[in-house]
Amino acid sequence: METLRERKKQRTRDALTRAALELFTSRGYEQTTVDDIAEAVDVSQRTFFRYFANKEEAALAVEELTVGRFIESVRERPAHEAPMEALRQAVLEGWDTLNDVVESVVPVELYLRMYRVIESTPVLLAAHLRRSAETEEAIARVLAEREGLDVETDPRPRLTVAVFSGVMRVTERQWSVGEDFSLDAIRALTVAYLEQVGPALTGDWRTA
Amino acid sequence: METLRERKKQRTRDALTRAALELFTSRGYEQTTVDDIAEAVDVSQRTFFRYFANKEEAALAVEELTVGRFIESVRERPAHEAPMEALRQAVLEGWDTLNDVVESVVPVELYLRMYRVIESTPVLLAAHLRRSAETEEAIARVLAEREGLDVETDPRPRLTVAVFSGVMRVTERQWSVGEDFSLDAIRALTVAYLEQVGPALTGDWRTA
DNA sequence: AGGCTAATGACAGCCACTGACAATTGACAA
DNA sequence: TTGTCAATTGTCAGTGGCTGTCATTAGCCT
Repeated sequence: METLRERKKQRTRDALTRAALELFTSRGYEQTTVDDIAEAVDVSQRTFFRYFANKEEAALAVEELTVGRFIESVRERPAHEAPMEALRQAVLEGWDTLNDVVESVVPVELYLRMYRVIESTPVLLAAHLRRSAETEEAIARVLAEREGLDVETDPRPRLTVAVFSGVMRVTERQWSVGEDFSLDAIRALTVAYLEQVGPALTGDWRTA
Repeated sequence: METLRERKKQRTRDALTRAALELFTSRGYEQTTVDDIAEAVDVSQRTFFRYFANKEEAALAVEELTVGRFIESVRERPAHEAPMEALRQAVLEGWDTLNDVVESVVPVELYLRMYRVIESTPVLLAAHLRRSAETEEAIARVLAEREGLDVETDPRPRLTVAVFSGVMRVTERQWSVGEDFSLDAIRALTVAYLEQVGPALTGDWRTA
């Protein structure tokens, strides 16, 4: 972020992101055109597409930040933690530090509202899920490295991440449709649901 | 399928599906325009969009059939099977009966090739994942009903399905990038990966 | 046979996205 | 400081996905 040029670019990008989220959350994703966003920031439509490959990317830009942090977070977990435990700690840490990561670009509250829009807009949800799949792959590689395994031959890293991500998806969804839209709420859900996985898998739900 | 009208409609739809898969698998999804598909079947573009809400839907039309069968399959599993076991059996049954379900519309081989295209085309993968999410929800409800639970209050149905689907995703992916493109191959992978879930979760990968 | 309704085709138009080129503006050395 | 170079932006034209509308066609049913 040295030169004036770079700072200017960053400002434009942030402004576009903010304008996009503002419009998406107030008016809806489909009801917002790229021209609307560009106009709000007073740049040409073409410029928007120089910053974002497509409309979705603007919608998911903030999330991208948090995902990046999450991957780093897993990589930095102490080596003695078992894979699942490392993932769990990294996510919880993620919720705790969300504020710092996000607030530099948009108000956290706006980001949280955007989450709801993503969950309820089919094309955004689709894009979100695909990115999650990419994240899973990245995490699987990190786990494999931690444990000294080859991700191509040993399925356990990918399986573990897939299971973990499955649980997180359910958590996100539940949170997004719930009343309590706070970070505390999602933190609590995360802990609760991860604890339930074991019991849920062991089958006999009627006696438990 | 009584009247001529209905039969004609079905034939048009199947023809569109077949033409779409043919073009997608040979030329690529992005390189195929809706006009190309419509022209191949000799109908107007407008008619294409009367049969499919969008281009993706044509690409995923065959899969839709198999998913529908799968959900039914779970519903019909004997009540004494534990949730995970019921899911497992339903999937395996799905692979076994794939031929009958698919062949009425397109050659199975074409469908299997299409699978590869889906996995390697970002926007198709995204659409596929979103539909999978919908399927998960449907399955969760079936499980909840089987076990006499309320899907809104008890997280276990959704969690179980999420875990199961996570494993199936890894399976599909692995299969789609592998050499052996047969149904036997994916069947074997399914069994192997499901067996690995338990061990993968229990943590200590270094001594196992 | 003839009226009714569903299915189709033909436009026209919106919006997401891209390539190409010209104009502007910051970077940096002379 | 200024001149040159490179990066950023705007404009314009075009493609392709998708939708609404309305006239036309074609199966249905008495």
